[in-house]
Amino acid sequence: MTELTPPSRQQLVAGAADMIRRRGLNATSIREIAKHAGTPLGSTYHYFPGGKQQLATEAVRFAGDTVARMLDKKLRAGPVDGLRAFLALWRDILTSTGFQAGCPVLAVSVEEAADDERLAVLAAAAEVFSGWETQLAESLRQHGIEPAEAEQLATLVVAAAEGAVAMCRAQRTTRALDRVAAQLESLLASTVDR
Amino acid sequence: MTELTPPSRQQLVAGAADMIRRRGLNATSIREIAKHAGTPLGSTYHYFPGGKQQLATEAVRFAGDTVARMLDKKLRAGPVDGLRAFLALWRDILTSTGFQAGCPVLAVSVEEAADDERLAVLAAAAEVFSGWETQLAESLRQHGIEPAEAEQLATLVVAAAEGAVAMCRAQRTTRALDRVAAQLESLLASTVDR
DNA sequence: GCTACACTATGACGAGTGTTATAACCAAGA
DNA sequence: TCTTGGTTATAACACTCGTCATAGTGTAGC
Repeated sequence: MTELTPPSRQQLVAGAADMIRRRGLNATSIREIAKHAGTPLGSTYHYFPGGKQQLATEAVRFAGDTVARMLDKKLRAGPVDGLRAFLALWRDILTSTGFQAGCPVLAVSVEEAADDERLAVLAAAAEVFSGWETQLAESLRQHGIEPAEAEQLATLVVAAAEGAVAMCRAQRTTRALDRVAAQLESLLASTVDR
Repeated sequence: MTELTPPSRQQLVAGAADMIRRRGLNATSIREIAKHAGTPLGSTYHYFPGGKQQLATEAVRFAGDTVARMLDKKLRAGPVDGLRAFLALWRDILTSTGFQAGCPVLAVSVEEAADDERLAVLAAAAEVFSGWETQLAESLRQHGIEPAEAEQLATLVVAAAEGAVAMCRAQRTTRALDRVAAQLESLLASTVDR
């Protein structure tokens, strides 16, 4: 049972993630996602019977998994290398898009929720954040940091990175991210047992 | 020249800030802002001829100034007290609204921009972030921290707080904010010359 | 051949959006 | 008293939104 996914479906999810990280969830319409992916509007509801909520949820998970895979690879060289790659990833997204794109997970976390079922998107965002935190914390633990301290540091890294990305978009500079990088790197380097 | 502001105007700005921090900018309609403030829709365009963009810009500045005033007061007792008050403020907003409200400045920083003039809102958000950073950095400098280090620490505090607020909203826990608070407090305490 | 089914095409639905125009109100000043 | 100008009331504009229904297409298996 090879459950092969049609390319149109993947393009819809990837395109949705890209548009959400640029304009936010509410400003991203299904029509534009479909047009951007080259698929007809009707196909959207064929692949995603759950409508916009399902598409957004999968987009958040897709973006989260992409980052998680990169993190997993880079963390094998140690937590400081993982941190550097994590921050460099966001820096590249900012600069290569002229500060027009940020993090889709952050975007959906800040917009409307609680109304009814759009809470599924929020839940996916929560899982993505927790996943990144867990990856970083485990790497820190493997390098001699106590579990409680490792969890705190991991959360600090994710929070500071996400906040800095938003600040950079508003300020149209990578200054915030660069300052955060300097502080986090020295903080981790001074704690990790090499 | 007392330039007295009618109460309806203030209520519109404050209401807009409250709705933006809950649902984001795009999900906040002018009609709902007016209804929420008890003023007719027509008045909105009388007080804010620049339309939604002007109202949103003033809402961002209003929220920014409110926080800045509190920060200024608390920082007089030292940077660590300022940090504690800053984080406690966000924590209270999260818990008292059941994780439905966050930071309006962060919200507008993450949503659509660049299209044309909505860039004014982004500019206001950038100024608010820079203002908070400057306040914290100056307090740190006054307590014996080198200017470059103080700037980095101040940016780290703002970025980590903003990111943590978003994470808490998604995860429906104050865990992220509490972990960030523990780390930032010990980091500042270990650097500040008391 | 022909049936079955994944997919596309098209169009409509009700609702909500930002914005503008225009007429009515109603306080204070001459 | 009349007039002015800040404020409200009401309605309409052109548009986009998410969603659904329905008819049409293709191609793979029998």
